[in-house]
Amino acid sequence: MDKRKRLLESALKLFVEFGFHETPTSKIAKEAGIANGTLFYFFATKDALVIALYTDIKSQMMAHVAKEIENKTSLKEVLKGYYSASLEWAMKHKTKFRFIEQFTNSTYLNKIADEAIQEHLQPIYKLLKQGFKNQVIQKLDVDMIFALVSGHTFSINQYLVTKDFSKNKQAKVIDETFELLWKMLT
Amino acid sequence: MDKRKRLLESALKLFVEFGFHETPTSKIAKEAGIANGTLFYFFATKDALVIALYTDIKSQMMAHVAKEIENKTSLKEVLKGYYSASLEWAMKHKTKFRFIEQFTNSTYLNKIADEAIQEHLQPIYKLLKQGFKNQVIQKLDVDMIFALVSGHTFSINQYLVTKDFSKNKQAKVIDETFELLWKMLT
DNA sequence: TTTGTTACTGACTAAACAGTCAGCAAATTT
DNA sequence: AAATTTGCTGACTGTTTAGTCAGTAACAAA
Repeated sequence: MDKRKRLLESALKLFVEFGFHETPTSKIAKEAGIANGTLFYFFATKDALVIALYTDIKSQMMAHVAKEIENKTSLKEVLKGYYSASLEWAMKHKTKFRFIEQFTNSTYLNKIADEAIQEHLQPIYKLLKQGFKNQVIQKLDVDMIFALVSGHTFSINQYLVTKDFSKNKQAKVIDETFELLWKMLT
Repeated sequence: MDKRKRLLESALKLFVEFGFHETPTSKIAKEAGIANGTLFYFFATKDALVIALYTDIKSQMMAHVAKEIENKTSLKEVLKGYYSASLEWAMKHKTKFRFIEQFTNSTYLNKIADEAIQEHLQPIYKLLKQGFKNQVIQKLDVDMIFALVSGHTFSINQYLVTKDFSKNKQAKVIDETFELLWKMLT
């Protein structure tokens, strides 16, 4: 019913399958069963559509992660909360996550303010800094630690996507790899 | 002099700056100081040019890495050889490495046979399997370990690129992070 | 000398595409 | 009931771009 939503859904599907530039706006509208010009009624340009889709999905993901960690207290628990909530969300919304990856590795990134991208990372930075103080995390450059954490998360996601495990096995891998990460950092 | 080479160089420069689709073949030819049609004399299509550039750069990188490890013997030494040689090469050829990243995250990847992509990974797989046998590396799924190693490498590269350290500091970070990786795996 | 080949040119074309716009029907306001 | 606004349409256009092709100049082979 909601045409704006339908356009976003079709765009997501086609972008992930064919890429931004290989997906004409006409195809997006057609897939959504909506007139050509309507797309430009809702989104001024194609870029605006792409960016709207990105911020939309990103906030969905962030909402999920935030919810998962709200009741956690210890550093390890919170960090694990971040880690497993991100991976679980990514597994549950593969297409959306693939889109985020695509977007992050494209030139569109420059069109969004840096602050907007980095905004949701702030809590993790704080967490890590707190970890230094309490001497539980190795005292290395925060940016380096951060790079390691996101690299780890990213690669395990790739691994899980290719393997297509059962829910149980998935959870087991997430636990196992978090312990590896924790071992490395502490 | 060599026009084919000049086209590849111009393409590399422009692709990394603007992306594949935002770089018309006409601009590539112009940048190289070569006639429009000549590009299609050397490369049948734009895609063929992109793929040629990829395989070209990839083999340069692989040659460097192979050379660095040829005299190493112990498992740890060889793995470290791979790790640091890759990072050193990436730092020395930032544009080329950025191109590889861009390419890997694009739809072009599907156009290259999987075997060609995975071909150079074989030695690392062998290495890791050997590590299990000798009980020095944790007995986890090889694909998982492999994902962790490449994720680690990739993220430290990102870190080094953003920081722009001196050669010395760079080498230090590479050493340090390899030890972290090794600690995690063993 | 003639014939063929190779490397290269740049004007041209056909197709694709983002974005426009005049207009319409339904809902809302006056 | 009239006027205005909103949501939406789809035919159309100007531009951009990958790829073509007829031709040329230099050199070599027959």
